[in-house]
Amino acid sequence: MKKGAVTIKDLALELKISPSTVSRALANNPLVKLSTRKEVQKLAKAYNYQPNFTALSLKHSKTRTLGIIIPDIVHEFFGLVIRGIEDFAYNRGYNVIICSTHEMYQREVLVTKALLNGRVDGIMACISKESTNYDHFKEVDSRNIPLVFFDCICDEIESHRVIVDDYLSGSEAAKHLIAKGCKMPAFLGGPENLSIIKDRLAGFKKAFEEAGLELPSHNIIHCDSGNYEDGLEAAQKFNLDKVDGLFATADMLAIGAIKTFKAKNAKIPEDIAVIGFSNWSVSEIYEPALTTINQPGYEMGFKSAELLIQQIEDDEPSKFETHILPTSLEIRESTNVSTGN
Amino acid sequence: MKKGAVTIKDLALELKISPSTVSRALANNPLVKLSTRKEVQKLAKAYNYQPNFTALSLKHSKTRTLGIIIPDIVHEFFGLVIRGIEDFAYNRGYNVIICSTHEMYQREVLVTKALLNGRVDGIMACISKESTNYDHFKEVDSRNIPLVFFDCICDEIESHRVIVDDYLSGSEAAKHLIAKGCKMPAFLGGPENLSIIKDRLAGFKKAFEEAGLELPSHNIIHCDSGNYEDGLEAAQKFNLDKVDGLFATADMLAIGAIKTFKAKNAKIPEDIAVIGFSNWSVSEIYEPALTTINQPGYEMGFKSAELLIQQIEDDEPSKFETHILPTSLEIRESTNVSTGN
DNA sequence: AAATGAAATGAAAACGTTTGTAAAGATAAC
DNA sequence: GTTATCTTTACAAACGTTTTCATTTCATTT
Repeated sequence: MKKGAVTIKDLALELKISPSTVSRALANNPLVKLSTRKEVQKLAKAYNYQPNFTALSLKHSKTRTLGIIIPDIVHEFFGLVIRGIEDFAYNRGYNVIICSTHEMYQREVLVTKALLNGRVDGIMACISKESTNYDHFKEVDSRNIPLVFFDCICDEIESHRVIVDDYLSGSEAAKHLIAKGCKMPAFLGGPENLSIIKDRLAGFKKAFEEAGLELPSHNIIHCDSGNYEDGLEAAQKFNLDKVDGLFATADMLAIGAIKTFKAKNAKIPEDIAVIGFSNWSVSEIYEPALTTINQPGYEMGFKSAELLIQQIEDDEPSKFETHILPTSLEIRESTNVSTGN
Repeated sequence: MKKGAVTIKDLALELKISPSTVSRALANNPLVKLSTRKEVQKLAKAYNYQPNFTALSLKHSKTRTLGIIIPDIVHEFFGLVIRGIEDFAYNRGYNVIICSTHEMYQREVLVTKALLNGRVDGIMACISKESTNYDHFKEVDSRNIPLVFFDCICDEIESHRVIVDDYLSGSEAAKHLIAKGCKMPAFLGGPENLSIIKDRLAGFKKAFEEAGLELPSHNIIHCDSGNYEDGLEAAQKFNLDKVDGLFATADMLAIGAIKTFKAKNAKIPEDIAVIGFSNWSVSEIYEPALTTINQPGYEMGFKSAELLIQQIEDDEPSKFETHILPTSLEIRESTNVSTGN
């Protein structure tokens, strides 16, 4: 903040009128004489007067700022979420402050507490992989700061939630593999404790059961983070004679696995069909192009912002809503047994 | 901001002492009696008192917040920059507010002006592809708001700058291709008006000239944005009989081009060696793995934050510094004629 | 010419802090 | 028992706004 920035007082002094009149004139309040209004506005323009943001925030006890807590910023999905949030928020005159936790519980606690000092009007959060204790979010809640969870939610706290149907998505992945003739399914997932991973696995498993097929436990592998290296490594553990279809809960995980499979001379999709999750841009580019579940990041951010701002601006406490966004299967070469070009 | 958040006044009222004493007690000021201090601190803890951020900002005319203006948030390089900025800034007690311009001039003007109201202590910016008029940044400058440019800088404004040596990088790319036996170089670049693209081209061209080889103008192609689709399309325009080495100014551009080359039955790297720029994670994953110029995004953000905070906190106007970060060539399969595995 | 009412402006408090200065209380010295 | 000194606390102003309430100004009416 520049020391010498022109204030209402400066304008008042120069025009020899009171600050209150200047304030009103700038708001174009008809209480002040038209000629005075014009004069004030002219001078304000000449000096390029900008109302001081901090003073306004203090006066109104509103910062028109939203806090976003996300595990990682270098991440296509979260990038899309942020874009969605920004688009909605800016339209409603809100700014956004982003705090990344680097998937670390400690950092999550830190940034959450840092947002409790009145600098934001509300918070959107996706909990990190490490988090199992939610006291810091309960603190937010107990201070009546509006809070919306998206993607990885905290179910110990009543709040708006924006998620996808992970169970259904897992099930869809299974059905697609079954349709492609898969008899020996396998599952490669991120951290076992994460509810989104649990749900995807449950849906996947159930759909196979319903088709009279089994997902044997030796074909279920979890890994720590879900990146490319994890995929490369974890895929080593599968017995390729016992696998003809794989569902990985992240695109990079899927691609890592494919790389390993290829190195072992398995043909994709002929020997093993592979489905990823998220529909990152790399899915389209990789060879074979990856079949994947599209996860609507932009829409998720957009909707989260909408629910949060609604909660901020509504006076009566709104009934909490769990908004489920649809996923969609993007069929590409990695499962398209017939047409792989 | 929660209406009922506990304030210094509340504590003062409850303890029947004045707010000033409470304030000093919380600061552990020895002017106030030890027993009073203890008492105040105890109550503050009990009520989980948090000093109001906005009030502090107003009082001190400092927000301890930095503004970041970037073209895009769903972008690996910018993600890394932000991570670097955050890491440095948080350590120094600063928060960060991110504004993306979506590579649109109009939006850049908008967010820049929105940061002029005293909500940030300084601004870091990477100008968008569309920008050719810099009045909005001059406005920032004229208000004495500290301003640091990174990557895509504005040379009409005196300020700290953090960049890579694009000219040298282009030259390195050329030298590598020459070493690999390239005789018919080609260049595929982003927008022609961007200085970073101009410099990369100039360095690339010059190195070939110095080696007695020519970069013919029909082997220089520019495209609008530099994404995968651009690469796919633009690569169609090359006469493959006249090209045996390509330098693309973005990894996605390079990969798009490779895809097109492959579709035309050119072998990479045997027929055409390809170098990208940025070293995005996809470079490592794609097949063939892409040789590329590593662009230190994290370091760029880190250094920018350092220079900005220094400028904010230093009283005497510092001499402006142009910090040039080293790039490095990551050699992978796409140019590695002998060992492509 | 005085009274009235409407129009225009100003003074002051408030948002939650910090901080310079003044006042009160306690202790010591005379 | 008064004054001086030191410790402890309170008051008030300030940061830049908005807004309630009070006051001034001025034209109109009688």
